[in-house]
Amino acid sequence: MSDETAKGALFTHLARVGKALGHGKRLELLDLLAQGPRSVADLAATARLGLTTASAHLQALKQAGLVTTTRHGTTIEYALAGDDVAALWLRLREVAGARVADVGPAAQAYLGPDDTEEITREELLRRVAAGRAVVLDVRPGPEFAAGHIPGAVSIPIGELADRLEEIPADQEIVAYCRGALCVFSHDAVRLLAAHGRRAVRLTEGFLEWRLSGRPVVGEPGR
Amino acid sequence: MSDETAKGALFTHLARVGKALGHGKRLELLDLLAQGPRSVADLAATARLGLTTASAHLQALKQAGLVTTTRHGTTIEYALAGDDVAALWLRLREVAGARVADVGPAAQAYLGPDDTEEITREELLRRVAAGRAVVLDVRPGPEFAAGHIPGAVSIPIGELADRLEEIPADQEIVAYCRGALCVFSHDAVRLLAAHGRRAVRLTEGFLEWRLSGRPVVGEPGR
DNA sequence: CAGCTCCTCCATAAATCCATGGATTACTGT
DNA sequence: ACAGTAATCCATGGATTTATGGAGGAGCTG
Repeated sequence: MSDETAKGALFTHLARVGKALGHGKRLELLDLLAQGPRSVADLAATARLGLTTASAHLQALKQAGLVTTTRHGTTIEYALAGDDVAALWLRLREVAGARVADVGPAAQAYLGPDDTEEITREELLRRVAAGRAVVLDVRPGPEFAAGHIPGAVSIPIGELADRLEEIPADQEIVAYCRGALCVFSHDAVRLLAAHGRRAVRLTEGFLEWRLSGRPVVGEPGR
Repeated sequence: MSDETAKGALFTHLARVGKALGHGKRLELLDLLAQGPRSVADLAATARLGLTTASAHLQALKQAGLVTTTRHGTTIEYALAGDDVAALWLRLREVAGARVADVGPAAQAYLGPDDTEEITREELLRRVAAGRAVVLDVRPGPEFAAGHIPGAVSIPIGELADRLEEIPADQEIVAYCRGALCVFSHDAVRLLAAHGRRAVRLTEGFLEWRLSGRPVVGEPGR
């Protein structure tokens, strides 16, 4: 048939999304945006990118429809286009973790040795309901403000060493951060353990919590 | 290169999967492989690719862990690495359809006008149970053999015009093919309607049927 | 309007990807 | 061993992508 071009065009358009997912830095940006909207300069600094480079990558993501932009005065905020995009990113991570041999070792090299205990979301709820655990959010403040687990205490990982006394000493600590590939909760649990506190990690992190339909509080709008 | 941070290395490895999804022809190959294993020459011919080009694309998919190879004598069969890969491909299609503006029109241009009625999987089961519908698989024979909906009749789209009398005249026909982006069932319903038969399409196709956990018969192994 | 901030656009050079054709490897059958 | 089939490997030219500076546009503030 002569409609071979139509099929090619269709799949080429679909590949635009794949192409957008085809660069590590763009995945980092996507992972950050999954926590909430951010400005270009903020994203560039956090992902350690030049401003123009970050802008170009963000445009690529926007071109693929994965993110949207909103102007707030002079700054432009990028945000994930929807939870379907976050779900796609999670699924890609899952497949890569299961299928790409190098991902496991690379994750371990980044997150550190597998020496911290982790508990499920159900177990977290159970322990909190029993009054024997406090939930600790170690992400940066703005991300906590954009949305967090109900009842969680916010102490960004960088301030944790100086604010240990804010956490009740008779409680066990369940720390969490952005997601499965976020190093903060690993570092937090190690730091807490080094100070003699009983601490465990929540499996994965806030993104997976939210996408699994658990309750969330905060102001995702801005 | 040596100053690449551990985080950068991790995300670069993850991006290998994205990169593999970043070319229309590779997505076509993935979509074909979602129906069952195939040889390189077969895939090249079906996707209208040169043999070496097809081989290169398949190697890219293999490098990303999305497909596996098995040697059968002198031929090498490529197969999807697992259902998680199929689910990733479905999710990408979903996001692209919802977020990329050009996908809708391109799909319509390829699949034809939206003039054929479609029914859900539940409705198909209902009508078959009531004995008033026959399920028609219009994919190529080998794909039917690799797995199909229980009770379905196999008449490849190319042979349908010559084999109309094989379908009971007093039954309504529910046609299906590979998936949401497969043109066969659209063509089949139009052809059947032109011959005065009452025919509808199954929403999406066999891939989605299988991934949704519905029963399947066939020999997926080979 | 002038100055400032935030971001995009443009030009460029290096790197990577893509399609293609000829050579090579792996295996089968005689 | 030899011919034949299936697929990969390799080299090449052309297209695309990426990082990076400098210029430019949009919008706030005084």
